[in-house]
Amino acid sequence: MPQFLKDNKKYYTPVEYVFAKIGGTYKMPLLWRLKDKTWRYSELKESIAHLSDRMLSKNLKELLNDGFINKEVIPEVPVRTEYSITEKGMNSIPIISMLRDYGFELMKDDGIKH
Amino acid sequence: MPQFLKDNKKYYTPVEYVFAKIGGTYKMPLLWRLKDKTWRYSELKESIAHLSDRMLSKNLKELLNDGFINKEVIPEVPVRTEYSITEKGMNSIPIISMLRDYGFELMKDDGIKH
DNA sequence: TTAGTAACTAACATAAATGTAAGTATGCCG
DNA sequence: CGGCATACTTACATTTATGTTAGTTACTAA
Repeated sequence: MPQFLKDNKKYYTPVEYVFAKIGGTYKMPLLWRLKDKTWRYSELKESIAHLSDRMLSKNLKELLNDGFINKEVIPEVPVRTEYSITEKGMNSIPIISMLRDYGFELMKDDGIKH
Repeated sequence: MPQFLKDNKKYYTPVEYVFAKIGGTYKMPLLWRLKDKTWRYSELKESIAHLSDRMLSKNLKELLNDGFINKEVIPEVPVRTEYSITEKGMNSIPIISMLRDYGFELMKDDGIKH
């Protein structure tokens, strides 16, 4: 097992590292939306059910710090903020896409319609 | 967004469904080990760092109930239990493999050696 | 000067996942 | 009968993730 340190946190597998970066309830849904176009903060918020300001801004900040997305503040009145995906962020899209396809497969096995 | 129910739990995306089945700290490491050969309970326990009996038997039970693995109890003295992967379990291996590769890629970007 | 809007931030509360420690079942062997 | 070994299970504690509510900032328009 790999086992390595980053920012004082111990990781045991590369998969664990992936989830440290794009895991949790909202990061993949956010990246998935951003793959095609730029979104404003308020649009993302309306778009994802049950997503609070706290989680949205926390997740956007982390994705930004980790280089998966860009942020542009447009000084209009009131202010507008636009989020877009980076090249690094785009590299996560095939992974999310595969997880989606596999999810649909598991759902089908379990008799879940969508 | 899909949004569906299974066993009284609400899901919003197929990806979420994947993690309900093979997410958490230990399920992918377990499936990854079982892909090549049969393992006994005690071997799995020794093999994964910091894995407690509680988490090991809980995760094995869930993987078993969800059809990802098989269990065979061999009535020797003392008892021996062998876990193996099912065909359904094998279908998760390409996903885990892709996540591993992507993890190595992210680690490389961040200057982590393994 | 007050009010309104977008995009946050902080404090506190709850829920979910995992950890720890001890105990149980089965069966044989001495 | 007592003890040992494997494979668990149970009760409880702690940690981590997420939810809720109420601010805050910056700017302009009324």
